[in-house]
Amino acid sequence: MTIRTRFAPSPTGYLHVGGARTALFSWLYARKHGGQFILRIEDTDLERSTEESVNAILEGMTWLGLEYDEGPFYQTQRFERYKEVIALLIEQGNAYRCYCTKEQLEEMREQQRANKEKPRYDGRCRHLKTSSDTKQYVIRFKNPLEGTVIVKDIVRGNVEFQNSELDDLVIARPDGTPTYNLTVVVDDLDMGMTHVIRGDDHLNNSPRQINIFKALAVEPPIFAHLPMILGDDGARLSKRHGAVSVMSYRDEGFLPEALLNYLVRLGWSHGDQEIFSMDQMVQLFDLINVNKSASSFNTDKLLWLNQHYIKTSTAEHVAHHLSWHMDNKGVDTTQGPELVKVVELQQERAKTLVEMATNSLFFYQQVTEYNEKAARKNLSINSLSLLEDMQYRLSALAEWSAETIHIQIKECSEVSEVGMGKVAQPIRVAITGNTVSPPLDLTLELLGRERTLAAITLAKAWIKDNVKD
RNA sequence: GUCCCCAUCGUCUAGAGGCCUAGGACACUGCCCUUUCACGGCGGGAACAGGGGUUCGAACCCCCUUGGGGACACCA
Repeated sequence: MTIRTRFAPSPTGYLHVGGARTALFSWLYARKHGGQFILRIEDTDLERSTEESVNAILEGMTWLGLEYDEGPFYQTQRFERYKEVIALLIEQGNAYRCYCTKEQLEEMREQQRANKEKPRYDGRCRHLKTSSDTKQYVIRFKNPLEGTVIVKDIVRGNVEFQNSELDDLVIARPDGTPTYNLTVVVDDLDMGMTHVIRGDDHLNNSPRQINIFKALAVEPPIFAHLPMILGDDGARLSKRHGAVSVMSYRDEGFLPEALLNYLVRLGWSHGDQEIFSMDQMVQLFDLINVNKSASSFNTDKLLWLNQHYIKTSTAEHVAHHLSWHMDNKGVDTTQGPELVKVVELQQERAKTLVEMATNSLFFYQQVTEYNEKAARKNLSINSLSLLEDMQYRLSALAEWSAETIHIQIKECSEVSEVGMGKVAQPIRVAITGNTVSPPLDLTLELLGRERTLAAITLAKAWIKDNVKD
């Protein structure tokens, strides 16, 4: 049997991390077994589905690199098929017209709640003898009244529901459009899904869907309900409560592989291993060892993973992603050192690409002002002579290289009888405007002599203008 | 309220009756390295929700309590 899984979001918002993990697990399971992964857009709610959401979801999937083998399929393009199935169910006696108004239903639920019962449809139209074409009606599925339904779930084990707890759900609206529980069943059936991998919040829908599968006389797929992802604060992270868009992680400087690695460890583990390449994930992942309990999203750990991938990926790979951020900041990286060279110097000192971009700006733009604290401490009268000495030394250098620059810093500090830091920091402030940069010798080598000397000249002028002795 | 699910350090987790005086990772923290920021190295504190069983023996099995989550739409 070829494994077939799907990711079936409804386009009512962006792709958030919960959805992304569901997609990842489905994708992994299919890839691991050499099966197919399908993308299906569940857009039957015409009111709330939007094209922007569809695009946002597709963009997110692409950024994450979760490529699908079939689709995207749109449920709005399959209405004829759903109508066919609805007609069949009616014909079989497994579905019926319900003429209840929304007001009537609300009143009924109110009553049930008052009686401390679970609000559900009481089946009052189930045995209606007469039918009317002039009155508005919906179609309801005739759920079995007795017995139990067992959801076979790889993560949860067998979960048992009493049919008496379920009610007759609406499968078609007054305008004839189908609703979720019907379309899912029809699509999972038609599209040959072997495994339905989805969020925990759907566990209660499964027995209803299984009953529809049974009514259609087909074997339901195997289920795997994934635990929820909670927010940093332990509160819920869902479509309505602060779910964070996958694309916002790109904007904040995360690498897709870091997010994916983080997500795969949320609810799943392989011994003590924390780092997984995509190949390893595909090889090692299995639904059997997915956890049952919900987990909280922890940005600190994501940051750590991001830093890890920034550190260990090739400079070319990082530069590719970094250039997007540099462009985003309006920096022209063709005017200055090669971006790959910059990445090589910054790789070990950035948790995010945004941080790296910010700290690399000085390679492409002369700083226009100095950080106040940094200047007060390092651009003093005392440093003026050191800057002058270094400027002379650097301009006299026969060969411009990290090694020769390093020797000059060292000699300058020895001659002046001060620590290396006293010599290096003023120059660092001069070129970066702040106290942070890669090793100064390497930084100056990459920055070039001309720009280094120009920056020192500006710093000297600044001291003369701003510092009183 | 009713039904369903869950329960190991602050967080992600290992653990499938004796290997556990509970392991790893993130975060926090002490020291070392160091021209800044980082990286790195070596340490530290930190958990089996509570109560009953079962068993020679329970973090692991059963029950109850408590706590958390989900569902209860003509949304998906």
